[in-house]
Amino acid sequence: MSALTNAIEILRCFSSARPDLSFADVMALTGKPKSSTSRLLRSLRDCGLLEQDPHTRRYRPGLLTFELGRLHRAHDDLISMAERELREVCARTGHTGYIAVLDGYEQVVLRIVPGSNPLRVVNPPGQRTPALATSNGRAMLARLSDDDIRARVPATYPKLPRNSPQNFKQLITRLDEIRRTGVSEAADESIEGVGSQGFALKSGETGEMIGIAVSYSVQATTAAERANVRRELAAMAAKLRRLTGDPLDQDTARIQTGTR
Amino acid sequence: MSALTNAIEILRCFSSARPDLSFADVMALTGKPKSSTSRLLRSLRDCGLLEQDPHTRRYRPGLLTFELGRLHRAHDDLISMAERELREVCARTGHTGYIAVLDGYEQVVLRIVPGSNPLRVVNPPGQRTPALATSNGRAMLARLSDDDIRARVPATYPKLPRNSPQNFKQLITRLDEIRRTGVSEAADESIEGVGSQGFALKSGETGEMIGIAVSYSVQATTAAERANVRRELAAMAAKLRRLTGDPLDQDTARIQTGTR
DNA sequence: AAGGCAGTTCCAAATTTCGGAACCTTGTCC
DNA sequence: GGACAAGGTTCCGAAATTTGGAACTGCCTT
Repeated sequence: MSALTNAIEILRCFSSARPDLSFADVMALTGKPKSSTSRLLRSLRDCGLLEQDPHTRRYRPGLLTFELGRLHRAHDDLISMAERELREVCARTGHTGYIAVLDGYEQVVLRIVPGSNPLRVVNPPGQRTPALATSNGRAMLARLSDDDIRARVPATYPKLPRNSPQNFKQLITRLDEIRRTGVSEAADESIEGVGSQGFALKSGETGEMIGIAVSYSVQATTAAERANVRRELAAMAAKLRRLTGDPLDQDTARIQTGTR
Repeated sequence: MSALTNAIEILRCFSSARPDLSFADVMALTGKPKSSTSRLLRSLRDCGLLEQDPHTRRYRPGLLTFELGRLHRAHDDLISMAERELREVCARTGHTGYIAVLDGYEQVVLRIVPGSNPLRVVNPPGQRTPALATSNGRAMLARLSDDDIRARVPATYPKLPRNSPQNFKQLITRLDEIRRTGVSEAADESIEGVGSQGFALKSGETGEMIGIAVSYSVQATTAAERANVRRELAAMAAKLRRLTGDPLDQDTARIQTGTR
């Protein structure tokens, strides 16, 4: 195991649920002996990847991660183009918009567009959630082959909220529905009372894929309003697919005929 | 040289001026042989610290840095308190506010508060600049001992804009002035036509230090307006020093008597 | 005074990394 | 179609680093 692997193992212990860790936390989470933890933590601190609160002595991501994080896809065409369109939809509908990328079977929020409707933002940028339990996450998964999906989902299927697919078969059924209808919807999954609709966008040039969703309160919206969101999203998807040269049709054909 | 050191050396090559790098760029910037660069770049990509544009093959900071960078903001206390106060001052004066931290002889922008006056924001969060050439950067340096400052400034004094201190002696003279008057001012340094005033804030509890500045167009402000900014900043500094238990007086005494 | 936390330091053994050279794959130019 | 460059990958023995157990330090709380 290389020094870098060990370092990453420590860095991956941090999350929004655990934004800072004590020496003992890191030891417990990595299962490494004290001396190794000590050395590694010191290296990470010295190089700026971690910093240490001088008062509580706890460790947290450092200045270097802040700097690099600001650089991440700072001028990514696909994302900024999608963000621009999403802003307009959110301004018209008043709902909250999200842009996320897929990482394994999880997604990470990249951008958020707060709506005018009062709905607490619970998923700030950087937030990591199972893609299986969100509308845009499933929309992204739906564009992968079943084999690829199987490779991403952990051997023991994760415990998800009530309304999310509870096993691999249910997931595939749900993804097939998205592939057929082109619509991905979620309600009362990750967060009680919150629903969303989303789609996946893939650049024809770079092949990178992002998931775009609009999120709203289930109680505070009518079926007509949700249908309006569906129309808005369909129009936005069509426009963005044209602009980015999304190879959707070829993809769908390949998946349906089982090629590749 | 450890694997981690090498990895960091690569990560530090990225900046807002160079948000993505090609294989050859990295080789040139680190001076490492091809095989080492290849191995390292691959490790960094595999672990998520870097990602590679599938089209251009260039490398850029990865998803992991984005996630960790968002977490870094968790260490709020001192910064959020300062940001709240700065927002009020900027709202009243219409100028742009900055909060930065010191790292070696450079500073990194953490927060920016855009003012109502039209002044293009050229220093977004994450921006790294020599602290020697900014008002809040010098204010932070002024709170260190001369020995500490000497250790931070590179052996060959960096080339700075015309109005910044041009050598170590000029720098110390300027810092002594800040120590005496408690006021740090800059004009026409990093950016032509832009001036700023700033101060340094140090938490009595944790000892962490940040630099706070208000920035304006030199041409578009009168001497009276700049005096007003000075008053606003002095009031803000006094309030924040009280709130955070800034040990300014003791520090100054220690430096002046040469203790520690 | 004892005990826990958070480290640090030591050391020989085990594992990684290092860099030069040869090889491979794509895309571009002539 | 062939040459060339960019951007890598793979190989290998020598050299450097990492590893983990154990003993030792401070500091703080009980």
